[in-house]
Amino acid sequence: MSAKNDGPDDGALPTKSEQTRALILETAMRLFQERGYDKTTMRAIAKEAGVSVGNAYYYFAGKEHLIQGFYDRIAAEHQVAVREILDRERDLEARLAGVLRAWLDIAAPYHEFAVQFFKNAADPDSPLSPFSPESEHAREEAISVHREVLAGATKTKVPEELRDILPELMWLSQMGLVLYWIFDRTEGRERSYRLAERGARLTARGVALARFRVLRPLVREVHELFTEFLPGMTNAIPDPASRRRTDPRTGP
Amino acid sequence: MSAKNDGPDDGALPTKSEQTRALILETAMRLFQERGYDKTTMRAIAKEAGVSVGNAYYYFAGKEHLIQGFYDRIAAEHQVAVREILDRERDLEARLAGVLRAWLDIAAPYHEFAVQFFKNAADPDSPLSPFSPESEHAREEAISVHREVLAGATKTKVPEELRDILPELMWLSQMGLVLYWIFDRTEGRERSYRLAERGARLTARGVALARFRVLRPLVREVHELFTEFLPGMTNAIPDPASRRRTDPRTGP
DNA sequence: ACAGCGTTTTGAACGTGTTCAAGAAGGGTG
DNA sequence: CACCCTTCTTGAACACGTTCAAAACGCTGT
Repeated sequence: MSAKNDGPDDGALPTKSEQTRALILETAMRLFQERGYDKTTMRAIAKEAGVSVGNAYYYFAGKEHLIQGFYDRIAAEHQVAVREILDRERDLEARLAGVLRAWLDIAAPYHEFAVQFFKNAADPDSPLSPFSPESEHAREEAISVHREVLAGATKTKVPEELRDILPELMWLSQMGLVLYWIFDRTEGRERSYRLAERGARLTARGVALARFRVLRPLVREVHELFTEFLPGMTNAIPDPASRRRTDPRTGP
Repeated sequence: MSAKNDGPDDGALPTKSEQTRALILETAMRLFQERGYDKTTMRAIAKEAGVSVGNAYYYFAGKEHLIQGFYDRIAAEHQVAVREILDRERDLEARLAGVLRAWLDIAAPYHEFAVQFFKNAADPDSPLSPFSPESEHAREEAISVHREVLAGATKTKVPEELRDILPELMWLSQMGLVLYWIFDRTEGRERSYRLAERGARLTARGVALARFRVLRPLVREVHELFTEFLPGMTNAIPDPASRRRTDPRTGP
């Protein structure tokens, strides 16, 4: 048998390789926070972590991949924070607002890197894009939070036609909020908090109104629009050019 | 008086400085199209244009600023193409669809650079962002196209409350289409064309329905949401750190 | 112990965007 | 013409992300 180390070591103690990987990642994230993304060089990361530059590239395909750590961290913390809200609150608007507010709270310390992150998100070929196949797991988890937001809103009757598509739509509008947040320069991102509130209200009222007869065509229109066009975004190309090496770079 | 050359020479013949600037820009755009953005080096651009590297940096703040040329070109061509449609067509849906389709037609040859462009757009500090103060003029022109789309749709009664905000909203959704287009990998971007069609239909129907009583609260909600939050996006920070030199880099 | 082999680590070297001190051009003024 | 001042131009030097051939390591079977 080979000594190779790829996936996480099924619950057991971390191997040397995993330790090195983690060390590099943590050092990078610390330096990013201390000095900012641009001012943190790969050489500095390597030096501070006590490894060589080449070693960092053995574990991570490039500098940008090191910020994936922040993404994962935020996602994990959000999952936890959201639990409490969803168990307590039953009103759709309040549930949604709570989920969005929690995200803003948690992401606050990382606002500075968000720009950097978004630059990669803008590239459809980048595995860091929220639409990329590589992000499917994280995306799926985020969407199912919204599924739960909806399902647990006991007072709200969700129209049949929207039930399947709505969570994905809500996730998409959450991405919109994130975009706004990135651009938000107000003190304490208060603008973003207000947008979250109002957005939640708008969504809740929209869903409530969707039962009216006059709106049928509009609802169907929206439904068709997104069932037809969303899948296109979340299936990035399998283009032959890029895809490179394989092993330790695809972290746990 | 000084020999300084900044603004465009009020209708008269171009000065030496302007010629050099234009030469560099045109050479860059040609090479970008021949070899792609990444494979085109600043050295190559300078060599091909017969100037020094430093000279290119005298006129343009960085490599990314050279793609602004594409943006301007697309905007100009779009203005022209749209004229014909808006003069002929009177139906809101058709007008909007026409405007969007025209954009997709014109932008097609530049699809490759769009990604690069969007990466800069994602940075709120970048003057290349469609939300930046530097882009205000272009943005304002794009929005007024939508104002005309709406104003010239004789059969459609636009609700009072939406009249002011709607063009800006339509522009924003156009940005959404652009985003989709960037991610679109289908043959001939057919997916994007379909989205333009459906989006136009949805918008037209939405506007038509907005007169119904039941929708009043929702309409007001949307209205308030965007009057409150749009200005925030289009007024980027005047932060003290970045803003650098002044003269020839801010082209005509 | 040793050889074989996959995994991990190294650091020099490369390519590219960007900067900068120095100088050339151009033209107005004595 | 000689001077000065602004505008424009130069190319070497720098910094940083990234690559790669070679070496070190660690495990397994003989």
